[in-house]
Amino acid sequence: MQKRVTATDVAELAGVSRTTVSFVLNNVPGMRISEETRRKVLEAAQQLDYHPNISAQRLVTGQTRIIAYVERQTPEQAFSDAFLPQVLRGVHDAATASNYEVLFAPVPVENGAERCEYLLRGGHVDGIILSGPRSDDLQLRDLLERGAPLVLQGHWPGVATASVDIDNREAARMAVKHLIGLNHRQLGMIVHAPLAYTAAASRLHGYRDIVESNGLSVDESCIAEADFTPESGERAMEALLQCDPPPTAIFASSDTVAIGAMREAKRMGYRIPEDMSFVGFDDIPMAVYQDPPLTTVRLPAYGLGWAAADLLIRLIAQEEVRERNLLLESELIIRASCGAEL
Amino acid sequence: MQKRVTATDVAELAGVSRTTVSFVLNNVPGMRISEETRRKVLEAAQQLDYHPNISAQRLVTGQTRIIAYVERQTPEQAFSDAFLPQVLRGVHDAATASNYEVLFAPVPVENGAERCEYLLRGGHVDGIILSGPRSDDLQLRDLLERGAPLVLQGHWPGVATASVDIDNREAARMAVKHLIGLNHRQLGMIVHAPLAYTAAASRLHGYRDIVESNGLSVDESCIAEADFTPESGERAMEALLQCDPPPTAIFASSDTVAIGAMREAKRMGYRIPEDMSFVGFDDIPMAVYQDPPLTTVRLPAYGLGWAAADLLIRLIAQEEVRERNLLLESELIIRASCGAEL
DNA sequence: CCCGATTGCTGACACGTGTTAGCATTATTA
DNA sequence: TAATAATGCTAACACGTGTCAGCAATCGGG
Repeated sequence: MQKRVTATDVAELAGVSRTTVSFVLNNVPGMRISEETRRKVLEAAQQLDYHPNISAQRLVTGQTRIIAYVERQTPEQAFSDAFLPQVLRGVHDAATASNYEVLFAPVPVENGAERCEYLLRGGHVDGIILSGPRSDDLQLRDLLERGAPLVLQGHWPGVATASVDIDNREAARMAVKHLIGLNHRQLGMIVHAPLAYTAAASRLHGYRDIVESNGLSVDESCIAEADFTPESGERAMEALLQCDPPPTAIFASSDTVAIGAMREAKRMGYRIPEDMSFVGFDDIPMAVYQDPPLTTVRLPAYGLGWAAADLLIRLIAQEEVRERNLLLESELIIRASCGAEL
Repeated sequence: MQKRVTATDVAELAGVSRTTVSFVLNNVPGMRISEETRRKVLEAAQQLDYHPNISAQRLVTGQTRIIAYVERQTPEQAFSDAFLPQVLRGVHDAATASNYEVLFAPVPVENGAERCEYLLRGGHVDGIILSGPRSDDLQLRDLLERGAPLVLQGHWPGVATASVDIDNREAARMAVKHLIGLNHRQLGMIVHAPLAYTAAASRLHGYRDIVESNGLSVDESCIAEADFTPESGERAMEALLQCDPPPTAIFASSDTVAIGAMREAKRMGYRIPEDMSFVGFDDIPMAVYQDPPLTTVRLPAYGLGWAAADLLIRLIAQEEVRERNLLLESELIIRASCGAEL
């Protein structure tokens, strides 16, 4: 490993001062540099294959130009997170566009705040995108209220922090409207997670909105709760089949859960979509490869990542941000699982 | 945003020199510090909530304690990479265990080497894990030959670089043996990617090994090539069904492709596993939710990430590493798609 | 009582960069 | 011609830390 090439080396080769090298390479505005000198510096830098030392730059500017993507999930949840690649890619692309880099920082659920504190205070990163928040963390609340540059991926009612999410309630309405439009009147819902998860609660709200606005009454026994996994979807489906009469259409608020539910329904002899229709939520890559392919709400995963990073970077730059709580559009993807004309 | 707390502040509060603070907080061996002083320093640090500035540490030590995970794939490939969460988690956990952090750096396929060069020379990171290599990149070869701290996730014949992979050939053998053991004699294979991808070539080798060692001849028309996607799997299956007689068992060297192939076989009226058996490769999360669930070779995704990071960190530390080319164990996961007793 | 060893601590330099204030030199104006 | 302005460049400080060489005070032994 040869010695590092520093700006001083470039300066010597070009026959100018190190200051001049800095001015030329950073295109500092207002500094008058002759074309001749500029050329010499650039040539010297190229010849020596000079790369400025980023740690030194960070030390002196006080900015790291790194943002952290902090994922706050259990390993099991994380492993089956089909969206991470897309979200992360969105984060990265937005970051790169503003000359930022991305630190990947999953964190044990219990000490998320400590880790964020460490990253920010130690000067590891300029800001944080926090995914998978749970609203019961006081330490984290502290951090937010002290004005840490932080964007939530998701939504956290009652805490005034920047966030990026989809309109879960409206998206759920869209899904349920589709079922109603296909003349289903006996509806059931499988909520994909405990209602402490705000996304789950919102999607249930959307379901109620549409059922009620169509003059139908919400049968509470036709609402079952799952717990993220396909297995929990199977059990939830089992419960729904006890309803009398059983629902003819199911809205499951995540595809993963929907897939479990479909398996159970098939096992019990129901044909899909002839006897029972299904709409999921997320549009995970495997949704289209179900038998039958699953109608679902597409989550703009890449866009969520992109928007979160973009918003965070604006906050870091102290830009005046008009809307600190973004809601992205989602889209109903109609497939064969509810028998609509394609 | 209040002023940064520096080691000097801690020193003043504790009534000692900054040097002493450094010695205490870093537990520098050989430095005799009285218990009294040590206590005062630790208290002061705690009271001020001191976090050392990592950029300054990096500048002076010349180490960043960051490794980059460089993903060199097209966005389409990356989006459907069901393993990224697990691999990345493995990388992160191993990194954290050695007090390293992880930079996520996907990179356009065409200028991977430039980006690696930038990351290393600019002092962004101490080393790189490179995933998704293609063997036709000369620039990258240069980088490797100059001894850059780099671990390949995968295998690159003819280039002496550190790497972590599974034994693709042996894993494929395992899969095909299973089919032979179920008394199949008419075998077909769908290679999941062009043979320029070394993993694809190795898996095909494994297939040939077992077919031949069982005294069967490899019918070249019963080998079809796909291109990563399920659609390409459908087309490949279409081709295999032209064989006379058609195969009774298919080894598809990725689950994604296998799923497409199964769909096509079902469409043509074949029952699985009664009329035709399938074995995939990867054990993606959706494999178990196929109808029927797919028998496949499980890739130790987390372990690959972990091992890659661990190896890289040893290389960075100039440790004497016995084996620079690791092969991890994979495992045959038997499900219903080939009719074996469960 | 003196000398060397040990203990506990500190001063000063180095890391590589951004940036401000200012210094020659040349061009422009009165 | 002298005063002023513009041009092109540089010296010097700052960022916050790790660490080496060395200094004062205390201790132990003869």
